[in-house]
Amino acid sequence: MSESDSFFEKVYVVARKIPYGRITSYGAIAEYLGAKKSARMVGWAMNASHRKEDIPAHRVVNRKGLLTGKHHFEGTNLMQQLLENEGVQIKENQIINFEELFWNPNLELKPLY
DNA sequence: TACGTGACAAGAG
DNA sequence: TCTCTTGCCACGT
Repeated sequence: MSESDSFFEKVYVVARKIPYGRITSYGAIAEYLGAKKSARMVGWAMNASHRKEDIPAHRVVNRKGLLTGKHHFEGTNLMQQLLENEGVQIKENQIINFEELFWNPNLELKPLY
């Protein structure tokens, strides 16, 4: 299968595998893809992917658990509401139990190669 | 064709 | 402990 030819596509694949009620970080995805230093690209990928309905971009936050990408969603609290709807507690744009809900693709997913 | 931008992360000072 | 700088790479203008 060649669903993940480009770095972008790989980001999409990983993002789609984020379990319900769980969250991960840009860096974690980047690291899983073997490009830990390219976390910015993950954010850029999200920017392009959030247009796709099958990409749960709201489950991806920065390493501090901050909803830095909320402004890219419609309205001001759509991203927060989506997460709260999944049982994620948020306060001031930050996920409270971030460490508990953190989903690490490096551990949960099998190696890409 | 070339340069600037971007939802980040980590190291160094 | 906090702030600044650098690295990375694809897309848009």
